[in-house]
Amino acid sequence: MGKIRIIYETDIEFVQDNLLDWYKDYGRTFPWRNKSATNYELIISEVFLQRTKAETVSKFLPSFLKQYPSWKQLGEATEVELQEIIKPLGLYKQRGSRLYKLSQELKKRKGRFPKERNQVAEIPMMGQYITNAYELYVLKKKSPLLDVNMARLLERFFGERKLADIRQDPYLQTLAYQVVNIEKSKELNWAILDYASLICKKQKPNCSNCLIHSKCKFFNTKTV
DNA sequence: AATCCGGGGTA
DNA sequence: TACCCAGGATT
Repeated sequence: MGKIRIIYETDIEFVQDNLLDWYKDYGRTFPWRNKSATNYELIISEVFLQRTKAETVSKFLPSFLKQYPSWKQLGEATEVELQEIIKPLGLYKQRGSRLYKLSQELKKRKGRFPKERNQVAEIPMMGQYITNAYELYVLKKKSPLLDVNMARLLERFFGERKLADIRQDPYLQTLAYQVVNIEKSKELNWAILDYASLICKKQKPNCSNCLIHSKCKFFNTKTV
């Protein structure tokens, strides 16, 4: 018998309200959060953000976009060129090859993405996370940016996942969709990522100054 | 389900 | 020096 975990709607609203409020004052600003960001810029940013600090990507992105402003220019780049230019970000051989495959696919598609999630997910480099981001940003749907940050915050507050892989864990997936299922879904997604990165950190989380520790499972079961 | 990829920042 | 970073593909 697996333990049944009950998630209270009031607890979800507690998290939503407090983090959205916090975000107004302390949310981070990034190029890809700009209103003017194109779909191209959004997708490229997500590719760079994989296993890479947001601040690092933020600094790197402008020069890349200057060199490759759109899918059209990116489609002219060779695989090795892409590997070389993204070297400072790391994961450059694999990620460069995958970015190249993505660029060639969008060259074929004349820079246009399909509207259906299932078809988007067939495009190389469009895994679960980036497809969620595409839904959130482009299709304006209430999809979670369920990365290691959001997973850590949700797990500490509500309880740990059952499976090792975030992407395979039904509890975490369901919970994430529940939490961001509000009108200001995009802002809340960003709020959660920022809060997890700045307060609910991996190492030495700042629990004493946390706005939601009163109902946090991790905080309230810590042995002092 | 496990493993690989990686340079750069941080403690 | 060890650890971590807005995952995806392959085995």
